[in-house]
Amino acid sequence: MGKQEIPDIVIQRLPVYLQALNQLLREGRGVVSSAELGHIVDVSAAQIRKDLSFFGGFGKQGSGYNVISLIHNLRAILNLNQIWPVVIVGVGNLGQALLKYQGFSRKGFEIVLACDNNPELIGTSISGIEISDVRNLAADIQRLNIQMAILTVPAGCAQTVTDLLVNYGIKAILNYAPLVLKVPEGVHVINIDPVVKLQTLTYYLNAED
Amino acid sequence: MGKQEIPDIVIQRLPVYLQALNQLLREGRGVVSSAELGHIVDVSAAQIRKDLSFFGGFGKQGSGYNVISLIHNLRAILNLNQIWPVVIVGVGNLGQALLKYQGFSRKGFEIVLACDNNPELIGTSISGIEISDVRNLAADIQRLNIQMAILTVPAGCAQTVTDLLVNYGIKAILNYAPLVLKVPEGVHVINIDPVVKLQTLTYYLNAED
DNA sequence: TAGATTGTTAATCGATTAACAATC
DNA sequence: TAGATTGTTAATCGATTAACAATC
Repeated sequence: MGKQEIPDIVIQRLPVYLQALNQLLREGRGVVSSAELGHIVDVSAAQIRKDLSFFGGFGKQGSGYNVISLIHNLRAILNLNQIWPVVIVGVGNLGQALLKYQGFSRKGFEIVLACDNNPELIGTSISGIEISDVRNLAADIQRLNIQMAILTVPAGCAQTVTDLLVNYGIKAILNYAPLVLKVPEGVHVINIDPVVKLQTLTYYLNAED
Repeated sequence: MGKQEIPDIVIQRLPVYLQALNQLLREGRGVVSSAELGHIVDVSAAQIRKDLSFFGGFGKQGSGYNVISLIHNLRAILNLNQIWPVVIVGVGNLGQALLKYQGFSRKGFEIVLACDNNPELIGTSISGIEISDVRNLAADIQRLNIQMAILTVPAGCAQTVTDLLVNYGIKAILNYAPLVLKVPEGVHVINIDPVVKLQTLTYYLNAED
């Protein structure tokens, strides 16, 4: 497929480029150079050109990149030309919080399923989504054709739940639980626990404020 | 200070090591080797030893690392032996969500201030925190001695708000807004927009599910 | 003592940057 | 045409890994 050889770090930068391009589009800009785009996203011009060249030559010598056309190309590369159904697993404080967040659907990710093992929650609705029983997860994931999960369960059961998700065909997990998940090859995980990120930031601060 | 020369990527791994060590502690383990710790966090044993050696020799040849003692050392390195006051700026869907999340205080981060510019929100309380007027931000940050901010405002005003925060003395920002913030040297930003992370994951999925 | 594992150095690997011919 | 900027190659930089003496 040719995908294997592109470094993960390159892929992680593409959505950031896309962000900046969308902003340029809103400002009515037609073209942008790698130097200017690099300035916006704090990446060197050479790196942007190198990253893009993994996928093709999208620019034009002398003028730069057409904003709309590069947006289209990046969206195609990242498979963003469709609405992705997503399941939220674990409807505690954080899960409920994310269910209420409107930002996903605006960007093409639709939360179509939320589940928990708490009988008090099952059957209730949050933001128009009825919380379903985690025991129905296999059938629900298959029925709704879901490949992506947001994991917001306690650390203690995160690996067990992950094993289930992987068994049921989930291929991508956004992990809010504070641990490193074990997944087989072909399943992709991004860790996003805000506490871990804050713990990185405190290193740079002066203690005993 | 000697801090300058340690790569950011090393610092980012330390909270993950700490996570694993805390779990080992809960399981009653007294010592752990770099090989076993590496297996848990999916990092090579050599890398763990190298990372730790930036800060000192915490292990013992032949047996490995004392779990409790390494936890203490990592907590000291990361400045985690204190409660850090945090401000949440922007109390929309995501900001409210994070205000209700109990996970911060359990790990030593206390949300002591939440602010917004919406008059309908100002004065109301969420999870025991009264939403204050963003116009009082300078005084509030100084009074509460806050160095860390969680930014959950719309992208359109994120840079403006960031400039204010930096002016008021904020040194670390956990940024949920979908854009790259410009900050002066000495101010640290980690980007954590879940939509950007999902957009990275879709690259690896098969389109047209 | 024998076995195990650290801390550290040198070798390797991979990512970033600099440079420039091609060309719009 | 002259000026600007891409795409790509080679050089540089930095991070990871392998190896092993030191030593518990």
